[in-house]
Amino acid sequence: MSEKKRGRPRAFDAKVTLEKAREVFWDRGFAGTSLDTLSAATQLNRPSLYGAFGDKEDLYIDALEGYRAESMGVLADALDPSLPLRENLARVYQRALAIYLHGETAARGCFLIGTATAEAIQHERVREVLSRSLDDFDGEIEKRMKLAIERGELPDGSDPHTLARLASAVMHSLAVRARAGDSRETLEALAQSGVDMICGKA
Amino acid sequence: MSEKKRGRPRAFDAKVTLEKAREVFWDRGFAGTSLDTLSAATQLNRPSLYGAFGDKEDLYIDALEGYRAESMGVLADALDPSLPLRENLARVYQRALAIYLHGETAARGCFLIGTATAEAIQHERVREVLSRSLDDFDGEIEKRMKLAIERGELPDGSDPHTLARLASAVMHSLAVRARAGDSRETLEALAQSGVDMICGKA
DNA sequence: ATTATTTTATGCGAAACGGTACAAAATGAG
DNA sequence: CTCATTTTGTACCGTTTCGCATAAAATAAT
Repeated sequence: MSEKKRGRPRAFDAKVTLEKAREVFWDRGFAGTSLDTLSAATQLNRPSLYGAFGDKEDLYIDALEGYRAESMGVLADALDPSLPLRENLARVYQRALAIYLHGETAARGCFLIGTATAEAIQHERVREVLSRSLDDFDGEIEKRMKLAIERGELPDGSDPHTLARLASAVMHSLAVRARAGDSRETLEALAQSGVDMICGKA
Repeated sequence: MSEKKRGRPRAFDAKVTLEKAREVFWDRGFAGTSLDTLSAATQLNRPSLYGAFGDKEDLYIDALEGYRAESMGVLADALDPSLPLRENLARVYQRALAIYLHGETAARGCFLIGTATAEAIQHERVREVLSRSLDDFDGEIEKRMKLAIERGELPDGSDPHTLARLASAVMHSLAVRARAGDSRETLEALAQSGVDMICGKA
C-alpha cells in the first residue's frame, strides 16, 4: 500500500488538507473561494496545492466527493436494519442536522446542496457529482423502504420509490433551511414531521 | 406618478435591465458573475449599472427581491381559493416547474434556492432575503391549509403548520433536483407524490 | 442662451485572480 | 558520494476584477 517514494516527502497529509479546503468551500462556495484563501487555510502554498490536487475545480470536486462518500457512510450507519424504520429515519435526520448546524458564523447546511447547486449550471462535473449524490441517497433510503415493506413496517401497497423521494425531500428542505438560518428547534420539528409523514403519526 | 426629471433621461428601462441581470445571476450565481458579464447582458456600461442599482451586491439583492415578489404573485394565483386544495397544490408545483425548467443550457431550478443559498453564509443580506422568502412561501401555503381545514378538505386534527412545511419541502426538493438535472417526468412524479401526501392518494 | 442636473461613455487604476517558472531543499537509488 | 526525483517556497506572469474619475451628452429650469 504505502511504498516509499523517490523524491522529497510531502510535509502534509492530503486527507487533512482536503478537509480544510472543504471547510472553506463550505462557507464561501466554489466561485467565492480564492486560491489564496485555500492556501492560507491549508497552510500550503499554491504550487503544492496545485501539485497535489490539480486546479481549483479539481480540488473542489475532490472535496465534494469526499463529503459524498462520508455522507453515505453516515447514512448507512443511521439506517442500521436492526432498528425500526421510524428510528432509522429519525437517526438520519438527526445526524444530518448535527452536520448542518456545525457552522461557526451561521449554520452551513449541506455542503453539496448549499454550494454545488449554485455551480451546477456552469460546471458540468459539479452537476454530475450533485446528481449522483442525490441519486445515491435516494437509492439507499429506497432500499430501506423496501425492507420495511417486506417486514410489514409500512402499509401494504406502499411504494418504496415514492416514499424514499418524499423522505429525501424533507432532507433537502432541512439542508436549505439550515443554511437560511432556521433554528435548531424549527429544523427538528420538520424532521419529526418527516418521520411521521413516512411512518405515520406515533 | 411619472414627473419629468431634470437631467438627461435614462436610455433604458430599469425593470427590463433587472430582469436581464437576473438571468445572468441565475445561471452563474452571485460570485460567479462579473460586472463585465452583467454589463454585456444588460447592454449598460458599468457606471450606468452602478448609478442605477449600486454595487454588485445591491443589484443581486434587487434581482432576488424581484424574483421573490413575482413568485409570491404566482403562488397567490395558483392558490385560487375557489379551487379545491388538491388542484391548488398541483398548480403550485406545476407553475414552479415551468419556471425551474426554463433554462437554456440545463434546467436552472429556483433562483433563490439555487444561488442565494450559496451566498447565505458570507452575505447576511442575502441570507435575510432567502429566509424571508422561505417564510413568506410557508405562510401563504399555511393560510390555504387553514382554509382547507375549515372547509373540511383535510382530516380533522390536521396541523396546518406542519402540512405547509411538508408541502414546502417538496417544493425545495423540486428546486434542487431541477438544477441537478432531473428530468421533467421525474420532477412531475415527485410533485404528484407531494400532492398525494398532503391530500391523500386520489 | 445660460445654468443646473442627470445620464452616458471612455478609460483608468489598484487590487485580486488563477496558474506557473524556477531554484532550493529533501529524500531514495546506484 | 553523486545523481535522479519529488516537494517546497518565492516570485512572477498576464488577466480579470470591481469601482470610480472625468468629461461629453442630453434634458429641464431660469
